[in-house]
Amino acid sequence: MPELPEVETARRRAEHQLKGRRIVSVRVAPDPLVFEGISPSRFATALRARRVVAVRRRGKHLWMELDRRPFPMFHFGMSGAFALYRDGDPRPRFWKVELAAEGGRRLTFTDPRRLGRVRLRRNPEHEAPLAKLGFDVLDDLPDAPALAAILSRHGAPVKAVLLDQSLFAGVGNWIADEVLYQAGLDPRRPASSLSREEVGQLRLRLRDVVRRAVAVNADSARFPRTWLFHRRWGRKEGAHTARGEPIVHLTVGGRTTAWVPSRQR
DNA sequence: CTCAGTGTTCAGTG
DNA sequence: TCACTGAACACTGA
Repeated sequence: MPELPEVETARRRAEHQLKGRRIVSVRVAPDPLVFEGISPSRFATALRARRVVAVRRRGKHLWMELDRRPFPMFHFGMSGAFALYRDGDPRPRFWKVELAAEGGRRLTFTDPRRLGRVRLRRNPEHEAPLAKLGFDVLDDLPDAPALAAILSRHGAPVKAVLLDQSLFAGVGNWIADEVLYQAGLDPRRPASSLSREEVGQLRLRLRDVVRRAVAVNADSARFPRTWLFHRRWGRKEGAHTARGEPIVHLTVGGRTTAWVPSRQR
């Protein structure tokens, strides 16, 4: 689930649940894969009795600003999520971290596939993995000329470039496909081959898709009905858009890609 | 039973 | 070194 809109929604909900409150207890699952470079117990010690000042996001990374460093960071990978609930409710399956805060509020990081990561950083924005992240596509999207300059430097397929987190932080597989579909661009086109007009269109569609998805809290049932999103996975054979245009699946940038040849050139 | 997946990293290639 | 590709990682559900 987790591309920028899902992560931003998780950020807002986590902030609503915990902002201004003190963490009274921390439980950690013994998972050396998900806890990167720290022991779960050290992580728990860093959070216990701290107050949550804010929950922040850049690209697909989240972190909690506390009243003392270091700060906990979360990346959802393919299957990570936050679960919010109250004292006494059952702890969800696949939990990795459970925080209990003042007021009976709980937040748990879950991750069945274990490709997510939990980290501890003193200065999240100035250390790996955030330090090498590109612009956030919701908060810091460059203007059209700057975007054109960036794209002109890359000969890889435009879809692969959109997925590059050191450039377009927050874009994932479905956003890339949706934006290229709406912009009318073949995902295999070298990024450097786009005209000024095409870059402008790409930028507008990217901004719109991300904003709208965030505006409905990443609830895909509320995405506009015209979006490719709703049709990209329904039966691969014979899939088509609402207008009856065939959807073709291919691999671009190492990822399964949904492409409508009659609309994307 | 096999395979693909809303992601990232790293080894290998040219 | 750089730009880029493809496999690996781990697990669930179709």
